[in-house]
Amino acid sequence: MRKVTLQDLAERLGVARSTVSRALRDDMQISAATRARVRRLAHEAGYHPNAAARALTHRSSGVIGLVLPRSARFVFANPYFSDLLDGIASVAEPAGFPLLVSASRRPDYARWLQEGRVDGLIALGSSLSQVELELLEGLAQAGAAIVLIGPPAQPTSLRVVACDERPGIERACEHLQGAGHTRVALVAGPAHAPYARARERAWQDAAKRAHLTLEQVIHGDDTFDGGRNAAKALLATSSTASAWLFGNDLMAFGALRALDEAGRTSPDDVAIIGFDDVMPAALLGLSTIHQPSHELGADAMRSVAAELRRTPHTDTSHVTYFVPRRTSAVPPERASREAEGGRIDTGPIDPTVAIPPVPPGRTRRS
Amino acid sequence: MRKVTLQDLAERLGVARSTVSRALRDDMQISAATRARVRRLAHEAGYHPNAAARALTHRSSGVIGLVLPRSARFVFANPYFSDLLDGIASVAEPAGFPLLVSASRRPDYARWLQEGRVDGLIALGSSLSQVELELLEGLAQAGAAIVLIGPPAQPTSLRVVACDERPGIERACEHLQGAGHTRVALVAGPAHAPYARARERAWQDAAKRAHLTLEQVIHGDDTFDGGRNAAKALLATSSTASAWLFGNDLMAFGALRALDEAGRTSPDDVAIIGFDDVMPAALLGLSTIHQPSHELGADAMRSVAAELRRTPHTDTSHVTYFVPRRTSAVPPERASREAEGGRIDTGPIDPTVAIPPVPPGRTRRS
DNA sequence: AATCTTCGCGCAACCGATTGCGTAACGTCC
DNA sequence: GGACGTTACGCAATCGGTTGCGCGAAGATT
Repeated sequence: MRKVTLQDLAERLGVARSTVSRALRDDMQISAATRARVRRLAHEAGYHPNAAARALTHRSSGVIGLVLPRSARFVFANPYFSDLLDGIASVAEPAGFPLLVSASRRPDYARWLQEGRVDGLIALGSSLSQVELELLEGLAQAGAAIVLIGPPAQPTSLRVVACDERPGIERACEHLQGAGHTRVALVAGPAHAPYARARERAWQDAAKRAHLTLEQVIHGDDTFDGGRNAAKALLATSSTASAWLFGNDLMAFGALRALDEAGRTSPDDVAIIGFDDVMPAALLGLSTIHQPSHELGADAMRSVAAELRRTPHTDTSHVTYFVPRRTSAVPPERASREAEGGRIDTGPIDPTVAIPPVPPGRTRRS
Repeated sequence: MRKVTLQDLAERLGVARSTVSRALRDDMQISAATRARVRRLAHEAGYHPNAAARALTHRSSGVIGLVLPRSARFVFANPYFSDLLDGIASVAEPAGFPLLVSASRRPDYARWLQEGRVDGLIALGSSLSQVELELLEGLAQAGAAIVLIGPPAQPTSLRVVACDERPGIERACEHLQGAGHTRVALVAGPAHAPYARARERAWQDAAKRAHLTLEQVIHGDDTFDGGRNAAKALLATSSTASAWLFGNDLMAFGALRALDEAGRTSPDDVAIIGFDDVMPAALLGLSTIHQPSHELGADAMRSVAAELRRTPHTDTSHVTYFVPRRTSAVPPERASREAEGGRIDTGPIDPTVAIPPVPPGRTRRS
């Protein structure tokens, strides 16, 4: 594809390259007349400055890298990421920053920075291994603009855009208390994942503050089946908890399935509260905790942009909020059902199906 | 960030820039000894070739642009896109093609090509307006490697990676017929959208081939509420159709809601089949048609890569397949319920597991 | 021993845009 | 009319890599 260059324009106008360059970039050292001539020709010839050449002289590409963990398939299964990405794009686009995305396990982003392909990076803190984190810290010290979304496993010198999970979790627990619940169970995320531990602690603290007795804690693996198995276990042990709290929505979905399979429903038999507010949550009526993912993404991008143009940037704080839906509503039928003598099928579930041999997830070395 | 350049290496070794360059790129005009020396220094000095400089001389960036319609939020709500992106990335990454993504309504991608920021483009055919399509065709003729996923509204000279929707739709209709259905209704997408028309026709043809009487066709707007309203209309007109077919899953979800609100359920009262197999479909047990999105994405990326390196590339054909789930299962209770006059809680079988989908293999026209 | 090949490497010209500096043309003021 | 300032533009170096060409030296050929 033969592209129009400054040289071409210069020759056709009988002026120097530099003149054309300056005319196009509003340099006031150029007379209004020539500027107009240059602009007209540039426009009709379809001139577009070559990005590589610009990057070469400016020593920067104007591109921001986006580091997603694992495969895109995994990432986008969770709308949290979609909103995040949307928030990032909503700031990046008007600001003129193209986004280079890496959905690989290999740290391509390091090469991208070293090759000058990108000027900055947005990464998800919770998905970084320690070596990756240190790699990024090194690159940041070398001058790259790097921002993390969500805290990494270790404390870091990198800028982090995060969100306080506690408010949403506290509202949820208060809500349960108000609805008359007293005993709850928690299905937390993987015990070895720092972000999951933090969330688990938040649930525990909030439950205590709302005078809810946390009867049992199960560690799931953040998957649908993990939640399903956890729910089966809860049913099998005939837990007395009237509400189940989850580390994420996906596990809550699994629990809903398990309930359905056992002939139970939420909120009639047990209240359920998830975390993330992924898209199906609304469809299934799952009560959950919502993160302002869009804002988080936008803020991260603003932060990177500010760092690149050496503009001051003040962090804004973000909080979660509780989204009450059907699964935490006080079941209106409960009273009447108990009065009538209700359904009979409260008997034990077939143990071969109901009791998983081993708790799901890598519960190695409890 | 002061970066190591060829010049730096050359000076420290007392050789010319060109020598270093050739040594690093396996030019056999360089003795094994110097090559080794150069390589060692390059490695320990942490040399990384500057992407912009390379792009400048090569007149190509080695980057592929990914054009997503509307906002990322919208796009990734549909796992179809996630899988697509995953498929693209799965080919792009090993091939060394970074991806520049555009999730904007504005055709930034045109500038990207003109500025030499990207060498090729992958776009979603169905989301392109006519002017955008023509713009892309012009750019392709100017030498850009452009591939569309899914057919655009108008016939085009661009390369298109598409998928035959009919097989999946035909299997679905056969499935309904086998389950004893004879009268069906169709809630199609917008009448003005070409892709929706094509899908509508496919449903009609398949229904006829399966000897299903297509009793009614409603045009929805591809939204949840659109499907809900369509279902209300069907209920209100006391349609005799025992199965409802939908242009997409979202509308089918709306219909499920409408049924629920009317005190009906699927498949007990009516069978429901969607299209797309978006993520909540599995959770809600919605029978639907699945596209091999991962393969489509991978194929599109392969095609772009082949075009860039002027390698021959043969298109492979892709087909949809039917995913039977609960909403199209013959209600097991129906007979017994009618016989005993009451509900027997046999617990719903998970049809996703119980009825394996048609193997998604290359069922290329036997 | 003289000539012809290779081989190994340096020189310099690119790629396309930016920018410091120099300078011709013009007008101004004494 | 000469010194001076301003305006408008050209020259050339630069960013970092790539590549055609040339040249000296070593080895092969006769």
